Amino acid sequence: MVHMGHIKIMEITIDIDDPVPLFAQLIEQIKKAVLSDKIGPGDALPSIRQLANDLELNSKTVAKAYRLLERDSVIQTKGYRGTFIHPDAKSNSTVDLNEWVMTKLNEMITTFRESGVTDSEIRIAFGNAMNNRGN
Amino acid sequence: MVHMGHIKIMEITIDIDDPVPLFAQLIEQIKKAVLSDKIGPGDALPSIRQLANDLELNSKTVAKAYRLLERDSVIQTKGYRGTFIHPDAKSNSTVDLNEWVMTKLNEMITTFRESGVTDSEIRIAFGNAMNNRGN
DNA sequence: ATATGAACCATGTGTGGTGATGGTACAATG
DNA sequence: CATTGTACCATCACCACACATGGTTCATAT
Repeated sequence: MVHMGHIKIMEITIDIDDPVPLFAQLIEQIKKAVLSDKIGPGDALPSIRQLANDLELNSKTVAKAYRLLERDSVIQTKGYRGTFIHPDAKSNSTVDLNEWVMTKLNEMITTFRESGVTDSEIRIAFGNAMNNRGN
Repeated sequence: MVHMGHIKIMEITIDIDDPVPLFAQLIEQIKKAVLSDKIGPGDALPSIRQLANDLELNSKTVAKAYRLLERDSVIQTKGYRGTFIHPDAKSNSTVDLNEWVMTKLNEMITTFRESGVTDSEIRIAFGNAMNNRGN
């Protein structure tokens, strides 16, 4: 059986001119669909190649979105069987990992600035820190 | 009196090919001179323009080094009267503000990574945080 | 065979930051 | 008038990264 036609049609619109990265637009809209109950736990998502083809995107771009959605437990990939909406998709769609990161970084940056550390110095130090997986 | 010749001669060598930024080389060497007692509290430093001329550097580059040294209380600028070594220069030369920044950032970055946050996401969030002075 | 996600190879474009340079101008002071 | 530090204006090359693209290959399983 090739699709059988009962894969949820994704009402997804990708705007090339939108400053928001394509993979991010994808994530946004899938989470939105989950939050508004247009898709729910167990529902199958189009395959990466399929969706890439439909939206005229590169498969790597879609794969990136799927990878992040899976990390956040919004979707679940079951190897060759395809990708499905995660049981806890709804609650996990509200949790914004990036927001937490932003908050923590803002606090730290504020502290640095108040201590007289230059923005330039903060950036340099950050760059170094990111390149020192060893400590 | 034009200099009177008793301004400490700075034994400073700037290496253009050194990957270390010129202004940073300057800071290093001045702190080093302080730590090895080659110059001490009260001693006058060459004026920004003077040093820039001697080392064949742009005055902005020297100004940047002086600005950072003053922030760290290694030197003290007295407006039109010139720049002098700070009373607590020696102890302040060992305190490395950047090291503290690096340590804090490393801790936070490690936490983020352990939480599954992508390096790319961390960088993006950091960039946003730096551009949100207001919150 | 066909299709899945995934892991590699690679390229190009655009953006944004640093470092360094140059010039001009200022108030304060000698 | 000369000199101090400082604050603006500006330009340039360099580098690192994000984003997106393309192609190939892989084990897995229908």
